[in-house]
Amino acid sequence: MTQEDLFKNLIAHAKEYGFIFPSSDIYDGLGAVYDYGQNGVELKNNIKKYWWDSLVMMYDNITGLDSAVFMHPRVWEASGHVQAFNDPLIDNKDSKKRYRADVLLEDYLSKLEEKINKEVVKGKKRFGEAFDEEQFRATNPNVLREKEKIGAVRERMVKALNDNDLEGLRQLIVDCGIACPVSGSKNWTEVRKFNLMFSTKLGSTEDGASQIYLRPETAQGIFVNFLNVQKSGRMKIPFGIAQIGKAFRNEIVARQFIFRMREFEQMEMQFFVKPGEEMKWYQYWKEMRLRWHLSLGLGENMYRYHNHDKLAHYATAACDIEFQFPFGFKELEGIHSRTDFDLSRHEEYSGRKLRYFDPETNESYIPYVVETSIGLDRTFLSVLSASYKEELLEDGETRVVLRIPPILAPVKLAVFPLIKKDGLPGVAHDILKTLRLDHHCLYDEKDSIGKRYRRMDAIGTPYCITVDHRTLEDRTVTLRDRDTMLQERIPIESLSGILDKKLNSKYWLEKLV
RNA sequence: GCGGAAGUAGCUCAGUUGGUAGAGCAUCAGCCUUCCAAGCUGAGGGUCGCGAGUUCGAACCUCGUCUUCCGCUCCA
Repeated sequence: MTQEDLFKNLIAHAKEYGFIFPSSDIYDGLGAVYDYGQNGVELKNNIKKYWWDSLVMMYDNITGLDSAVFMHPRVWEASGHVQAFNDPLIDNKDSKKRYRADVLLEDYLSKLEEKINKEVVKGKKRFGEAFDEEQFRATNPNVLREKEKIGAVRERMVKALNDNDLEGLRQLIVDCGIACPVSGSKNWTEVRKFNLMFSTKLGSTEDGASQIYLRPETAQGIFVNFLNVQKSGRMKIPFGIAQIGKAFRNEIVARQFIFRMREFEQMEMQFFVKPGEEMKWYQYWKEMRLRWHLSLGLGENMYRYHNHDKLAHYATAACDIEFQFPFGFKELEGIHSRTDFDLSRHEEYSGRKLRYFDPETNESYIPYVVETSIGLDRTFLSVLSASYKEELLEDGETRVVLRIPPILAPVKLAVFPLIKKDGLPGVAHDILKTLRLDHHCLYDEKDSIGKRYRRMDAIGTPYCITVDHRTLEDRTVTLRDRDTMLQERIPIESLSGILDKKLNSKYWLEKLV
């Protein structure tokens, strides 16, 4: 079976067993929006809790936050999203490829730069040791001609971008004779803008309302609360603020199931450090975050780092932790050294000082930030896709099993009476009554015992407890393991202790600091 | 947003040259059952994606429309 088929089966399985439904299913769905079903919400909550606990609970100097989706419009000017999320896009009609108009122009400009460099190299060859590069650049007519061209194009480009002059951008592309790298044709569409931020109106009357955005990332909620948390929590640098929350992006193309959605959830931790120490902490979190992923036990070969060569203008270092999804290695989490870019910008735009006073050195400074930002829905998909197995058993039968890490499994335990008479259901209910205080349990008495085991395999329930006739004699039950399908006989009284060891996340968390 | 394929029960699909809707699985109820999805009986469930047109009559023919899936940008 191909990876593609397997992925299709996984999507069907996710729907059939209540993990993920298309949004507004009875209205034929809504593009790239999904709902989490009865098992999906449990798995998602468990992932959140495991992430949260591994940071907020395990570190003295990491604390939580839950900021609102709506924020002051100026936040997005300061963060650069208003500018950056207004990309002018243009399509080539022949190749059907879409480009950012400004990127096309930048590429064109760097080609011109290359021409100049070639001239310089030529000059070097010609003049040998007597070559004065500076003078050559200032006097050579070929160089000057290209320089002038670059200057003129750049000036027009900047003006068009600033004036929001889309037709001017298109005209510039035409005038420069830029051709599509794929089709080689100059057959361009209009330039259009796609603002990736969703906007809405705050205020109930049309005229008095102001335009606000649904946040495109959760990080800014942390930055604008930096001082609130630091002061009220008496936090000392270095310290971190963790947050889980929804973010929204009006993606042009959103596909690959829940990998890229228009409404998605992020788990972010912004770690504030002393300037100069950012690389140390960047390395630390890079390593610790991978360790967190590995602790789930989905397989070491499923993860890899991807270091960014091209850095955003504010970043000094950036890498991704990628996961091997059914459609290839893709980003799961990003770790970025963001310098003081965000806090400085908010100082500038808000007019408030966002400084930390260091009591040891009596200095005040804007902290640097190391960010870890993980996609919750992507983590969900990583767990689901790595867990999904279609197995061929020894007896020739097949079973579909979700080998979800037990601490993340939506249902931890199922309790079955072997048959639904002779008082077995009553005993099963008694066991259920105690165990459900600690774990999410299910009870089932319908159909044959084998069928019930398979139903639990299909939603990834790690353990099943079965009450049989022997239970009535010696108060023991069988504990069946999802992965090995083996059973042990256990006294009812020992169940709680044994299951706690297998299912309590504290045994995983202690390995993570 | 553009190009290609498909829409019939919860799922997988039948449905003859146009004649008023079917199977298996699943679900539910009852019976039977001593441990790995397959026993028996019965029940519920479909405006055939939606809207027009042709026709005495459309799941089937024609047109439109919507949705989903596959290829092209971005990135958590």
